[in-house]
Amino acid sequence: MVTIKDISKKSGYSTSTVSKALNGSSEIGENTSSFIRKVANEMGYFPNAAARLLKTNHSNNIGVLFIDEMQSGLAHEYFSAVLNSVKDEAEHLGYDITFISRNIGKMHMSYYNHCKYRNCDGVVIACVDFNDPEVVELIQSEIPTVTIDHIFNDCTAILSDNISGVTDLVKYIYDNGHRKIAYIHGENTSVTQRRLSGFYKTCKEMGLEIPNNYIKEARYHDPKSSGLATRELLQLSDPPSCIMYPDDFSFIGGMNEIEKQGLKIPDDISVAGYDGIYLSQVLRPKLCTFKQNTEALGKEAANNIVMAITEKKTYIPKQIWIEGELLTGKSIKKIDF
Amino acid sequence: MVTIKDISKKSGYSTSTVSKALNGSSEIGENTSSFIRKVANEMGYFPNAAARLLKTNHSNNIGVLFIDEMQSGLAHEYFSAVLNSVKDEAEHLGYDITFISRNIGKMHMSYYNHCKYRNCDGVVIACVDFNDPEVVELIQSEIPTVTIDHIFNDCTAILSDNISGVTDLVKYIYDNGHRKIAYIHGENTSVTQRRLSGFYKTCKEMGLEIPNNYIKEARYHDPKSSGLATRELLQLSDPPSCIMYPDDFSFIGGMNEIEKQGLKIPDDISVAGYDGIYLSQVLRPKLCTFKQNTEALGKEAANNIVMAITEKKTYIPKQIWIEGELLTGKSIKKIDF
DNA sequence: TTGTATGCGTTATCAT
DNA sequence: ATGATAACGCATACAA
Repeated sequence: MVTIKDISKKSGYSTSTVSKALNGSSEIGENTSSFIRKVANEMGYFPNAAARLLKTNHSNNIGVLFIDEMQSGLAHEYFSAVLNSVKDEAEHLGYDITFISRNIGKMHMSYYNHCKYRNCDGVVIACVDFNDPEVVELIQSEIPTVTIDHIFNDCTAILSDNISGVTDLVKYIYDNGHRKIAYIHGENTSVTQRRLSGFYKTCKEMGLEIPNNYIKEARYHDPKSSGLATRELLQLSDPPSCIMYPDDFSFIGGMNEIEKQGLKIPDDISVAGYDGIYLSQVLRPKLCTFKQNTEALGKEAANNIVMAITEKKTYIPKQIWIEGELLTGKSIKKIDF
Repeated sequence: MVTIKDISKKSGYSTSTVSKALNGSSEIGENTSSFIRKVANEMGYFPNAAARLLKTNHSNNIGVLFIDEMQSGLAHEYFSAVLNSVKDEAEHLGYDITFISRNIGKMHMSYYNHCKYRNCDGVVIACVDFNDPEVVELIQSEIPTVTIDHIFNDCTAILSDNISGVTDLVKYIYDNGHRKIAYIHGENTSVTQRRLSGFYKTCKEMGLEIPNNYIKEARYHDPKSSGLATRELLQLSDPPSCIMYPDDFSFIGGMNEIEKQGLKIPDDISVAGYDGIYLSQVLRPKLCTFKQNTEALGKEAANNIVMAITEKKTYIPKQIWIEGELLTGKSIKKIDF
């Protein structure tokens, strides 16, 4: 490994001069500076992040908490897309990404301790049980944190605009003449609550009274439970003309059930998903859904965690709502009323 | 931050004794040792990975190269599943995962230099252009590497058994009475070549002569191109009774095309995918496919890179074939012949 | 403008 | 069994 010392020997300058030159210090003369850089290049020098960190206390490393509980996490296209965007933007800003977990090796390590151990400058938290005491510990620590899709006090949150999403969907469905709209929603989380509120509020604005048996709880990313809920809805004496699903992937369960009953989308029943994953747009008919802007979500998360790190004194936590986009698809039938 | 020095002061022992005690050295007496550990615990001590690395030259950090070119990488369920497994196993062994890229910050950095910069003990390489000179540079470097789904000389490779996969599929399809089997394969890679060879070989063994126009090239993970190929196959004067797809996801394109033509799976046409992603088993009918064992792939990769790291002298590069599993599904019709 | 000296937190060597 | 000291590679305060 070629170190600053080697360059010092070869170039004849002291290690501190070399260090300064390599870091672009204005103290060093232009000639010396470029000469040293040339030598460093020739020798194939690269700084050692660990040694630098030890001095500067900056690791240029961002931790990410993307826990994979029951098929969520990396298996979930929404989250893997967000992660990918976080990674790209962070790298662009000169930061690397390290996964944070507990249980590193044999010993248990809290999320916070893992971050300290790896000297993470900051952490991006998503797709995790936000009530977990160890998550709370991390968020309340001195380490800058940014959360995705969940609001904590004194912590920047990047949020997909779930209310607008559901509102846009309901309005579009309403505008196509539907009055009997059912909603299969995911398990109880803050995201679900916002979506449900948005659903009820928009329905009320449209003058729609949604019967209780049109509202079903299923689980996110779980076609089975959504399939079950779909069956129940279709068996009602007065079934809905349109069903909204927790997410695009869950809709697959509904799709199977609908086909099983010999019904056709959208002629016999209209459907809408949520997320706008790739799959939703390769299905035929294309699924009506609300595309969350995963790229913007990840990018904002990365940008803000870096700002929180570099401007620690002046940075003020904020909430950033990321707008999505209605993809109308072809799964909503225009009906007369 | 509480350091070894703080513990030294509080406990009254020297820093070296503390260090040894904390690392479970046999030099230290049992009483002293447990006392020091107790103090360390009380003070909430955690070692600093960077400082330790500086001395030991072990980062306990594994780099991963999972490049995201055109929807592959993290967006690809197969690779994200493998990555997840690598991560879990590596963490279990006491290693963290860091993404390796070029272009960290403004400056270009080769994969190799990025690894050096972050002091990666080893690297797992997957889903990447294996012909890229910078990938080759990394593999030929002194840093231990393990590749997934590609063989390099002197480098351990973890390989999904593509020949068995295709063989099992063809045999199953043949056993169900199909004689007119078409194969839409992915773009030309070593994986594709193996699959194609397996296809031809098995067909020959079964005594099948496959006409050239039954073989179509599409792209992996791209429903559109597979849809196109499907249309061409269906328009043949003597169309196949079964179509094999590059992967489960691409099959969606075929599915749409088949439905568009008013045909029904499996009654009118049989189909098979590859990968065995979650989606394939929630579709109705369930897709006949070959499930690659992503968990085993990732686990073996992690295990082997750690072995290559810890037993650098004696470790011998090898090729490990991971068996998959035929998921028969319901998309292959049993026909008489 | 350049060089000297020091220390970041840890481990390793060698002495006691 | 325990401790003093040096060293890992780098950046910086301070001296020249």
